Amino acid sequence: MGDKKLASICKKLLSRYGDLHWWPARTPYEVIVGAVLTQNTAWANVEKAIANFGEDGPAPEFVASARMPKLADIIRPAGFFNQKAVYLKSVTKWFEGYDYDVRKVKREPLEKLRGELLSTKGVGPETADSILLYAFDLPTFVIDAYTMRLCGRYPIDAGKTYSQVKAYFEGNLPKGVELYNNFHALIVANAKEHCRKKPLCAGCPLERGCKCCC
DNA sequence: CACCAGGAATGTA
DNA sequence: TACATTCATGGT
Repeated sequence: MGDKKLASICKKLLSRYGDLHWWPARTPYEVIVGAVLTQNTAWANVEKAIANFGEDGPAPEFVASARMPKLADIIRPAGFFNQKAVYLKSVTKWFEGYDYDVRKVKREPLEKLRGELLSTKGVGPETADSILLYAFDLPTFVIDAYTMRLCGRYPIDAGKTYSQVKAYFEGNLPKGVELYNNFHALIVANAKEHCRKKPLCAGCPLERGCKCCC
């Protein structure tokens, strides 16, 4: 753990936002659905799409048996609905291999599951890691656009590709589901508050080095 | 009206 | 390996 920058940033974010213990979903399967639907899509639109599944949220049995046009129509607000309908079918097929049983999934090694998810249509590295970490509580660090942006702004040269940045984070932080879960959540929370067109500096937890508002 | 949001697949060189 | 294009709704 040669570099303590990450721990420092995490600490600052933690003092501002607290322990988030994250992912806005009620069930593991809803995490899976949300992870797919949020691909390059604003979360507010994902919420609308998820609401369209009804009071109890999306169920794997429903997605597996729904007709494609019907499924696409339900998730329409999330955008890319034709693609994502296919993606939901495929990731649900993967889950079906475990009888939609979270406990059965968790019996397998993380790397094996990650490999399976990555070979699933519509599941790339970020979606795979989001599912593993937030649906199944497995210790893999999620890298997203916000994380890359944070590295660029601080700055931290964690690498250029997904796997490089992921390796940097995992190599410079103590391994653990709780930390991985919360840190990524904090990065997202901070990004939503400070980035883009919100000129704000007073409460920026990153203090100096944050080029989004400092 | 232009830009973009918690990506991934596909095609080209 | 390194980019470019496509997919699409809804908020700012």
